[in-house]
Amino acid sequence: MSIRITLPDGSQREYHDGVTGFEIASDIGPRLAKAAVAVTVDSAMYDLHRPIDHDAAVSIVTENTEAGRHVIRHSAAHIMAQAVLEMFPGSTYAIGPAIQDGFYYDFGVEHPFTPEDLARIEEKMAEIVEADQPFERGELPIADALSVFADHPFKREIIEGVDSGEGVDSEYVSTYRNAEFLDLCRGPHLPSTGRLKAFHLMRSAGAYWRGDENKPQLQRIYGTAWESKKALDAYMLQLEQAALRDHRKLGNELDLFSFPPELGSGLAVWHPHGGILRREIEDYSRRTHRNHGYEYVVTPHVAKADLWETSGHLNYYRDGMYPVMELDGGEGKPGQEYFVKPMNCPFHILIYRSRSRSYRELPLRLFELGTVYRYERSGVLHGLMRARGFTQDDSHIFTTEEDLADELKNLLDFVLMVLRDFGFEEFEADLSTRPDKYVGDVDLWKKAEEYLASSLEAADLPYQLAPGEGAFYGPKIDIHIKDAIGRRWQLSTIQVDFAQPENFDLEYATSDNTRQRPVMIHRALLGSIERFVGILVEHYAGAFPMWLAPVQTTVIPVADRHQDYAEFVGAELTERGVRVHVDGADETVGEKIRRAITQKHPAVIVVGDKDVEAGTVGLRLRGEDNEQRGIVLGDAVETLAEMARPPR
RNA sequence: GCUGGCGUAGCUCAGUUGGCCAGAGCAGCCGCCUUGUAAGCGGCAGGUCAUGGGUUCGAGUCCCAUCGCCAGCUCCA
Repeated sequence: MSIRITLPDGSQREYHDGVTGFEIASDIGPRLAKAAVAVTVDSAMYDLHRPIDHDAAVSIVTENTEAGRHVIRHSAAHIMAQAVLEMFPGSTYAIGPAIQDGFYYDFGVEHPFTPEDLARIEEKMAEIVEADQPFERGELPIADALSVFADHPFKREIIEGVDSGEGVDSEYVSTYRNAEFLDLCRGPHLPSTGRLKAFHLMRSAGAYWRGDENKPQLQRIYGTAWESKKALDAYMLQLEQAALRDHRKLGNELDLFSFPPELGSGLAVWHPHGGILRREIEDYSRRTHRNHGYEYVVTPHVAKADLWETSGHLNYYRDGMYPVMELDGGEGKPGQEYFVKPMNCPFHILIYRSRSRSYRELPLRLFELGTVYRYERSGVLHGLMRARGFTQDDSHIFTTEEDLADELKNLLDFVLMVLRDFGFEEFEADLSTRPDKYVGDVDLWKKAEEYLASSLEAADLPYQLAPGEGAFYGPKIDIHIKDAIGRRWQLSTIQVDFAQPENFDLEYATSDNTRQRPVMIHRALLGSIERFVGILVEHYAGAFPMWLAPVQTTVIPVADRHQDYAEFVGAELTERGVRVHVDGADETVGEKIRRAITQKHPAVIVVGDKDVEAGTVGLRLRGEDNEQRGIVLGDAVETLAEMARPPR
């Protein structure tokens, strides 16, 4: 009896019933067979040596593909668990999936792993690889599985929770065995442990069972595994290079900002160069908002408890706020409670409500660079990316329900324009819908979700649905950008809010003089300016586009006698709005050029005898290997002034 | 917040199993050099070894606590 196998190129071949992926691969070619790690049979993944018993579309999964690496990493996780269980008697194991770039496995162990343990585990893994043990697939009835894993409560919990994706269906569980080690697993796996060619254990850390902080904390070991030593080395090199972009490191080296411990965690101070960068971003933000129909407002940093009561923040968000301040109390008289603001919206709402509003004023767009404080849990702080004090380019738009769809569409166009101006090219969106904990009417939520979805479609922005991820007061769109080394960052957020207008009883007069409730949109384009600077630093590795660079041009006199001319060149550039540093230090030209380059200044001008005489400069632009000499001063100034101009 | 790791000069780091003076490079300051495209030369100064307790004849080194940082988990209105 034979079966018909369809290959990815559409060709069909006849094989005997029970043919394996390996046999098919070998039949196609020895190199394919060598690179094969698994096989897809219709929509399922099979081990290379698992018999195929029906007509199917088959494709060979090779080791140098993401799917292939997934198999490699999953097998590496098993081998690691095997090593750990053998080396640490009495320990138990939970789950160990392949993840982006690697794998992990969670263990219940008596003592957390030390870095030395990781090195020893890695050695043990190398022995298992050396032994080249075959991975063997098996199936167990649920009841048998429960007794096989009697000593492993986490495995039992997985078995009891059918459909967990860990190789469990309603009656049987699939298992994999190599040597003495048995694990619950859906597979597929490498044919044998010897096929694991390159791996490295990265770190260990605590991780809650099932990701729930109320459940026991397990010890997780992260590792990475690749199809070859070369691929592993390339990955490690990539990690090193990413570390060189770290905004905390560059922020220090470029003297942009710091986090003095004296201030408290998560609170940054901006040094002069960082201040320029921020200022440039903020000026751009004010300018573009003004040109897009926004009105600039300013609000204070604290407000009475009543306000936060009305807005719902004290109810829904108190844990994220700095604790209460009590003022004007004493002598038995109760004080007035104040809170530092975690958001700007209630203030903007009060501006809206400061007088009666007409439909003629809508949409009313109030914009502020509003500084907020959030009491982030200490473990989540991360440089500028996650700080406790930060400034949002925040706006609240009050609109009629009829205008909402148009407003959202315009808003998306605006967002994308801004992000492109800062040098980002690739965008994706998430549409987050109603969470469990929410305020407002379900029908209104649904309507808002529809508006957001249609605005995304109108803007032609690819998006994914994030069910239940919305804010407590409304659904939202988050826009993610892709940076220079391919990482995704969430930047912009657009949130529809049907609740706050209700809470604050907002209204406007319609054309037939009835009262209507406006709809509110919260939105931030750059999000937090702090975080945005962090992302820019990492995106550009500190080499900012010229309009953002704190120092745009360094002017270097060759010798002391050229100092006056250097100052003159500097003044000409300053006159044209270029930020210039004339480096008159008592050092060699080479040293000063080196400093300008390591500080990532976009342009370096060197002036000597010939330049003084001819009214020229030597110009070296960042990224160019060789300088140009003898450029007429006026031309150089013109070129640099043009390069330094903001995008709009 | 939880688990683990780390904290020596402004920065990057050395400091053997606890044992006389805590060291280097860069940055800083003072001189010399007057320089043409990625580090010229010499000198000086700079640290109560995160902080507070403890063990010890003796602590940068060992123990405890606190603060801060790093990685991960949880969280991010």
